[in-house]
Amino acid sequence: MNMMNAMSTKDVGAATKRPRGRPRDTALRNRILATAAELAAGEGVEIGFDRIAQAAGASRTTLYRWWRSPHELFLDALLESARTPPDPADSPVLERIRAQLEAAAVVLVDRPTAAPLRVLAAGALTSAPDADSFRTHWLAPRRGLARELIRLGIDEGVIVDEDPELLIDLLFAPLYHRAFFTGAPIDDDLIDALLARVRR
Amino acid sequence: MNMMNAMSTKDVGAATKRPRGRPRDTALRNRILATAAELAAGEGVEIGFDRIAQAAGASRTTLYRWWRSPHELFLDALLESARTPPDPADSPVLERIRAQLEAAAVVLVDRPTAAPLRVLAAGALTSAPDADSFRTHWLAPRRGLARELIRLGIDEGVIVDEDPELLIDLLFAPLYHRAFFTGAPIDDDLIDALLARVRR
Amino acid sequence: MNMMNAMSTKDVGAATKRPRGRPRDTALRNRILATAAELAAGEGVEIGFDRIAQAAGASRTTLYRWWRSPHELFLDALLESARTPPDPADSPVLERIRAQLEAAAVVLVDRPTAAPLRVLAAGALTSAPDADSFRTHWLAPRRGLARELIRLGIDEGVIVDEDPELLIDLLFAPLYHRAFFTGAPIDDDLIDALLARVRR
Amino acid sequence: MNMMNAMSTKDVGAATKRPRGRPRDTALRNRILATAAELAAGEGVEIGFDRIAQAAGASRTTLYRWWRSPHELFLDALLESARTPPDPADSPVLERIRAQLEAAAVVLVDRPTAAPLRVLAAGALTSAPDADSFRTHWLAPRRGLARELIRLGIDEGVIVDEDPELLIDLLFAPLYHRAFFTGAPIDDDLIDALLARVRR
DNA sequence: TTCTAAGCGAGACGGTACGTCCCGTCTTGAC
DNA sequence: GTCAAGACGGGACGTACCGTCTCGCTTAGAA
Repeated sequence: MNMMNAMSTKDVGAATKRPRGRPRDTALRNRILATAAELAAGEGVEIGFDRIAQAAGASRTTLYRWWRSPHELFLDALLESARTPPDPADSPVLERIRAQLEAAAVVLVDRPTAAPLRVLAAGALTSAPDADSFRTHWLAPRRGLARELIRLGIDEGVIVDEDPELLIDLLFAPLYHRAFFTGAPIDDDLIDALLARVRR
Repeated sequence: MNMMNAMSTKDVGAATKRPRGRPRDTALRNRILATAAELAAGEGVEIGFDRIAQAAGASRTTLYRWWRSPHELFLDALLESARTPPDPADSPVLERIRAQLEAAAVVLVDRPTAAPLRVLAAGALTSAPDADSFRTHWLAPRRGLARELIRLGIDEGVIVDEDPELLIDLLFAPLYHRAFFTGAPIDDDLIDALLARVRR
Repeated sequence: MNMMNAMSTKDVGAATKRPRGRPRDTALRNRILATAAELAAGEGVEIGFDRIAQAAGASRTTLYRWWRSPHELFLDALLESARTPPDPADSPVLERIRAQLEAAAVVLVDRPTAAPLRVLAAGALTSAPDADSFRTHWLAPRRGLARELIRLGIDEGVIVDEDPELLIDLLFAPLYHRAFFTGAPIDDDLIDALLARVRR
Repeated sequence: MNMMNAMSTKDVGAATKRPRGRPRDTALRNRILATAAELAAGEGVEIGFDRIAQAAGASRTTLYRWWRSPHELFLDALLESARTPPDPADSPVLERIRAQLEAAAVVLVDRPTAAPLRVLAAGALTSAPDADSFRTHWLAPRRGLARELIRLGIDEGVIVDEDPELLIDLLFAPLYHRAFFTGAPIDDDLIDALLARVRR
């Protein structure tokens, strides 16, 4: 669903003939995604297509054409903003993990990503399909990367030899918990303390 | 709000004169709370007063009389079911903390509490007032108790001397994260591993 | 229904033993009737037992005990206020008819009667049972008296010999029409003009 | 409010470009108006948007889109059905007045108009704004026409030289009174008798 | 005095309608 | 083929009354 939309005009090769009708307004699409994130940041109220459309100066019909639900739209908005973090492949493993943690902290705190993420998490808490989608498109890729790094660290002997899933939770769960529920600050001290729990 | 409702007949002394009008139907109240929890367990759809009332065989009006929002109702239902965990005051501190963790695990997993808790958490993620309420009525008391135990453990030298807030997050955040998002199992091994991170 | 309530304490003879329980609060009854009329004069909104009870400082239960519907209550209020007009039996017939017309004008215009009357008329327009009740308890007695006088006048030769029902309508309908719908003034000139149409 | 709705497609000239969105469903509009009149004829109960919508197979929302209150809707329904009576402009004045009276009689008695008219009159009796609306949109135009004819008749010397307002009431009030309250028949004899009162 | 019947206020409860808001679908015109 | 405008059915929301009910308190005559 997302892949289809992400790329729309430019394709591989030169052949790509423009389809027949009026071309899609990409500026509009970006405006919609940004507006949705902005709206979600405004907290509180339930956010539906209606409100987003109006705030983005678009027509409700257009939203329905491209996304089947606000959930999908927010997922698009989130993935758009949360560009994959730079992984310094040459650095020591622990540094690479720290980079992951810091990237997660940014995503959890910064405006354009924090808000859609909260909306998606809320959905995941009360709707089974949304929970699946949240796990598949958001959690799984990030946990996958972390798992690789942790396995690497275990092999190198710099990380304690325990269940990687447990270690991932130890590292990331406190970040989510603070961002989502307690509101406590997420800073370097915290990340240091977390890393200390997995270091051998 | 909750305290008012929790106690109904017996009060201090013999004084408590019944108020003038028709007395409140406590059986109905309990049925409503139970039904709400049951409904929330049915997952998925948004739950409103309408649905709860119908399922409980009550009138929507009655719900509005006693709770101002589904959030309040679910908070009541949760606090009703999640009776304060037995704290074995004579045991070693680490055992008492373990008891807290196990109690939390039960609440997070068992039917009558897990469902309302998820609903409340979802609300906290998208509504500032609900977030406040969730923190005040749910998180704060439990973190408070944990904080006391941790301080005790630090004094006794059985727990590492670090910021208690950090230790609380280390212990509890993974439980919430698994219950709320990943769906991974919450068992004794997990609790052992968590405790190991705070033990001196 | 009304007769039962109108007289409550005094009865025929001295025998009338007071019934067993607490006696009815007549001051309250009067206050309710007056308040209802006053409320109806406040125009506009639909008037129900709830509003009347609150305005009269009575309990809704009490209203339900004595009247089955606002319609009955307003009928009581109207009949209470619209004491039977003085009929100068010794005067010429036309003078007696004029007295009836003037009495009707007063009832249609003066506060404590006009408002309940409008409410009852409105009910009569949209509810068959209320229409019956309105005809039986309000219109019929007054038309009956007018009919007698008109027959007398016809016999005496001072009134045109036409269908009394027609003559009654000719005399009274314009009063009702002005009071109820056009809002045009009802004065002696009008009554003179009306009487002129039936005088021989 | 009515004029806007009455005309829909054809306007002056050929210009009238259709507005942008989906066009209004005029068949639905007519069905709603007819159903409302039909329902009102079923007498009795209070009629709200809910009932009308359900009976007409429309959505309540749609009714609220086009009318602000049942009063407005009934006014529309009445004015739609009560097409302006044919005025035989070449006939003698008294004949033209008789035509008006007969038209009024039809409106007051015939199904599709009598019922909405009663509802409107009931509203006028208990609500000041509804009374205004009733006078402005229903009574005023009809009385205006009658006033012209009467003035003409006075000039021609065929009608008594009295206040036209009085004469209008004399002619029409009995019709309304019988239709609304007494239920007595409205026939040619009645109209003859009424006309006799204004003829010179 | 005590008992008993009735009046009265307070307030819970189920129910219905209201007016509003949003959703998802549709039908049209313009680009 | 994309987009805006907007009608339409449907459903939930929060409120306001309605009519019934269960209470406790009061007022009185009767036992």
